[in-house]
Formats: sequence, structure tokens, C-alpha cells
Amino acid sequence: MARTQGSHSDITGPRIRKAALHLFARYGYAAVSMRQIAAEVGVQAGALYNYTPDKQSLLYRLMRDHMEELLAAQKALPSQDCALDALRQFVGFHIRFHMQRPEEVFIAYMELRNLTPENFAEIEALRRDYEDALQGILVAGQAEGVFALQDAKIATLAVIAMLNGVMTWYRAGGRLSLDQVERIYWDMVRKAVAA
Amino acid sequence: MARTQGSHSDITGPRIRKAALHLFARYGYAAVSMRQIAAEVGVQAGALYNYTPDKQSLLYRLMRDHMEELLAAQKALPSQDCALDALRQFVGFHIRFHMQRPEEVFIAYMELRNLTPENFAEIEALRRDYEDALQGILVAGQAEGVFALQDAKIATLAVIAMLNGVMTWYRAGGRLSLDQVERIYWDMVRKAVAA
DNA sequence: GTTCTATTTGAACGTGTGTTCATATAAGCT
DNA sequence: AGCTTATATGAACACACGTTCAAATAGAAC
Repeated sequence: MARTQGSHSDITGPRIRKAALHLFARYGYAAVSMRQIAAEVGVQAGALYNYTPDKQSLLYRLMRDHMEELLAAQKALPSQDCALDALRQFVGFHIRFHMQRPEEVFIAYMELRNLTPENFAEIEALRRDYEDALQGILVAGQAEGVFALQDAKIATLAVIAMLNGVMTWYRAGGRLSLDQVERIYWDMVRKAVAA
Repeated sequence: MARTQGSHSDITGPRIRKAALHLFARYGYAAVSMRQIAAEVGVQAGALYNYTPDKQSLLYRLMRDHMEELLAAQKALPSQDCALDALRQFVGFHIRFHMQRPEEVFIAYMELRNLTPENFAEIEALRRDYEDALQGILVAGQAEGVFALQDAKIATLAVIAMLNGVMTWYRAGGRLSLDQVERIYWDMVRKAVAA
């Protein structure tokens, strides 16, 4: 049981991250030990330290990678002609992206308080970037006259909170398809911000 | 430092619960030790066990008391003539009740996974009771023809998720008064479920 | 087939965990 | 003033924690 250059190393690293992801999502960062993560990978605890400087970095990197993926995917969306289309696209994107990564999403807002202050600030900045994208759409829609909002910032947070609620109940194979879920939420969001 | 019948006992008990509330809300159940709680109260760790059988019960009782208070207060609301008024009343109640207990609210949905299965089932039942009250209003409104919902259950969860979002950003003394916040959210909820 | 080195082990470090319990203490009752 | 008893102490229990590191190991390179 030793190395295989660019083999064990390339395999163990991702497996550790995946195990940490599952366990943090299931039991919470503080309740999961390095030994549990190691056991899930099939390795001794000491071996983890070839891949992460410490437990905190394991959490931070999971969150940062998730947020950066989210931002990159959002920025890659095709631009739309009107705010209504942009909002529809955003709602569909948000629901689908998050549905595909329930564990990352769960960790990303349950474990914020377990980040060191510096790490927290970085993640929080990424989150604000994402919120700003939605807020931009809402403000543009107000200018177009298709949206009517008493407060754009609060509307932004309200829409995201509502959409994130999907995560708490949706289970693949349940009574509703993803398409249906998307339609239902789009209907509510559209009406909530409508002029 | 010993007892005062119906004095130390009546004082230490609540102080322990209050300390646990603050610390669990701030750092999370798993990250808080019995010794930290004891230190906050100004007592040794062993003394806590005169007031709680174990750490788990401390968490469970905080959550159960909170949920029962919430349910009792909700059931005590005056009945309304129409679903629209009932929904407006519910939105106002929900926002104000939760704003007054940010720590209890935070714990009640961040620490669910740290409950034993039996305790979790009980809390979850209480939560469902509360959701059912809102769902009843929405269904009644559909019958009256004032609400139009593709799916009443999802609308219920969406409204609650949206309202709970307030907790993540509202700070007393911020740029918006509670009345303003209530108006803004009521505006969005009303439109989201409107026929 | 030998050497080299990336990778893993396994034990150890110091500290902290939830919980228990014999002992000490001080207030209430008579 | 003395007795009783509710309350709190403080040490101890067995175990778990994150992290470190010398030593062992096994694939890659020659």
C-alpha cells in the first residue's frame, strides 16, 4: 500500500474530497472527524494530510469550488433580450444547477459559521456576486416597467430564499418532475415581481 | 455556593437554557461543549446535570418549546373573514414572531440533524402542523377564487422559505423598519399567490 | 534487479469530550 | 443552634479529537 505516481495521488485526493462532501453534508462539519473521512476512503487519518493542510481547508475548498462553479456557470448563460426572459432563465438555471449538487448547496450555507473569518469573507464575496447578478436582472426589469418592486435588494434575497426552499423537499423520483418544479416556481416568482 | 430552595434552582435552570441557546445559535450544537455552557453560567460542568439529563435533551427542549410556542401563538390568532385577510395576518405574524426569536429560529432549522431520530420525528411533526395552517389558508383562498396555485403544498413551502429569508439579513436598527419589511414581503407574497 | 521516492502506515502528542459521583457547602425548617 | 437536604464542586472515567512524524512500502525509472 504505497504510491503509484499520478495514480494513487490522483485518485486519493478526489476520494477524500468526495468523502468529506458526503459526511459534512450528512452530519455537519463539526460532527465529522478526520478519522471518519479517512475510514470512508479506506486509509489512515495521517494520509489525509498529504492532500489537505488541515480540516478547515477541506471545508473551505469544497465551498469555494462550489461557489466558483456556480458563478462561472451563471456568467456563461446566454444574454437575453428582455428582463423577463433573463429572469426566467435565471430561475431555471438556479433550480437545475442546485438540484444537481444538493450536498454542495447544503454545505455552502449550513457551514458558513465554521469557516475562519478570512475564509468566510471570501465565500461571502462570491455569494454576493451571485446575488448581484439576479439583482441586476430585477433592476433592469424595473427600468423596463415589467417588474414592480418596493425594494430590489430584498426582492433579490426573497427570490433566492424561495428558490433555495426547493432543496429542502425535492427528491428525484418524487411526485413532481424537474420540469414541473421549474414551471411552478417560475409562475410564483414571475407573479411576485410583476408590475 | 450551594442551594436556595426555589431560588438557585429556579435561577440556574433558565440560565443554563439561555446560555445553551446563545452558544448553540452562535457556534452550532456540535461545536459547543458542556463546559462552555457551564462557564457561561458561571458554574462547573457537573452542575448542569441537575437540570438536564444530557446535552441532547438541552437541544431538544429548546426546539420543542420554541415550536410549541409558535404553534400556540399561531392558533391564538383571530379568525378572519376571507383568505386574503388570513394570509396577510399570517405573513405579519410569521415575520414578527420569528424576528423576536432569531436564535430559537436559527437553531430550529440548523440543528435538526443533531436530534436523535425520535426527537427529530417529534419536532418535524410540529413543523408540519405549522405548515398545514398556512396551507389551509392557501387552499381556502383557491376555493374562494382569490388565489391561483399550481400546487398548494409547494406554494406553502415557497412562502415559508421566502419569509424565513428575512432572518438571514434583517438586523434591528437597519435601514428598514419592521413595518416596512412586513409591507414589502406581504406585497410579494400576495402577488405570488394571486389569481 | 536495483535504486529512488511518492505515498501510506501506525503510533504518539497534548488536549478536549460527555458524563458520573463522592464530597463539601449553605440555605430552610424546627 | 442543629439538622436536613437541595445544590454545586472538582476530580476522575474512558474515549475521541486534530495533527505530526519516523518508519515501512511498493510502483516507476534506470
